[in-house]
Amino acid sequence: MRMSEGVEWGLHCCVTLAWLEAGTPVPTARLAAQYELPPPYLSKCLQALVRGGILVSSAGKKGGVRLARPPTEISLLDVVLAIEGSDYAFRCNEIRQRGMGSSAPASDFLQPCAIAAAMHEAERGWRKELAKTSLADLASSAPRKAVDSTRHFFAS
Amino acid sequence: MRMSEGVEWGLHCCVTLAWLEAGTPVPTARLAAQYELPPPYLSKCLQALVRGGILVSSAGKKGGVRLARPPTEISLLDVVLAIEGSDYAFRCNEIRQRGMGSSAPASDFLQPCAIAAAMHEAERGWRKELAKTSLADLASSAPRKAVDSTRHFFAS
DNA sequence: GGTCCATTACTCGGATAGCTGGTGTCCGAGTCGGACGGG
DNA sequence: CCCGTCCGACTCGGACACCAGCTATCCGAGTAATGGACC
Repeated sequence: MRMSEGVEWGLHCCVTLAWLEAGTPVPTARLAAQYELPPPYLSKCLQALVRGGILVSSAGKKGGVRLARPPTEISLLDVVLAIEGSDYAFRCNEIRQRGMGSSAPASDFLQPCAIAAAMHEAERGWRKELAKTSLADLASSAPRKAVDSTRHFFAS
Repeated sequence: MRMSEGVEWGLHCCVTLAWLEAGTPVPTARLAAQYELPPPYLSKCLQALVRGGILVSSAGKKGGVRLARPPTEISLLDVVLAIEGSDYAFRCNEIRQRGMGSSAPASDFLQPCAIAAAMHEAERGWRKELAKTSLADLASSAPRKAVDSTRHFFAS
């Protein structure tokens, strides 16, 4: 199991936008330049965040992306789900209902698969943990030096 | 993010072996027949469990696989990590150190990346949750009817 | 009858193709800012 | 001096190749049971 690269990229970009804390949009190409990422692909990743309602994009000159809500109102989970999709990583295919002649009636499987239940329960806990942390928490935990150099980079 | 099919297959096979609770090995082909899974690929997945020390395999006639430990001593996490690998789903590539001229000294990044820390913390919680549940828990939660029909299937 | 051995059939294990989904790239539609010309 | 219009350049957004890892399969090495032959 491996998480998409876009999650790391999206999170860093969101934190960067939280640092700038301005209503002025930032071009995705500029964000890509900061982290030396392929500009077109980063753009693709950020599109998912726009669809998820986390970023809003403006076209034209002086356009770009900005946070749709205050950083305190955006959680890590929001970003992860927007990019990775909201499906559970573990998907139950009900293989317990197959085989052995497949003659068992459906009434035998009314109670949910215990394996899927346990896996989903763990995943809900994981999501709950991610929901606890907001972009503002991450932004404020960074050393001042990093924030200053980033602001300086985007000011030019 | 999507978990491998092999995890579901491996878990179901392990629970089945826990139901049989016998020291006699079960051929992987027979396990595949129970759930109508492609026999060669299931064998490949179970190989990972053998390497992880969860199953032991015997060759030759009357050979097969059996649990290496009592079901109470095998957690969901053991199975998941054996098949999916023990790496974290979220991998930090330290993109924060790139870009902006890359002139920042390494001393600026002594404290770990807050994003990676939060993601790993959530994943540790996920693993902790999976470690709480053992194969014995899952095996005992199943309805007696399912256990009986499975035992009957493997007795023949 | 007991023991040893060759046969045999069955098992796992690793090496080999196919394919979906993530990765990376490109170009076009749309839009805002600014400059120019006219009033 | 102010306003309307035109132009230009910059932005996002979706459509198009490429590659890794999961999915699926096959065949060979190895081993334990089994049957027969011999003592």
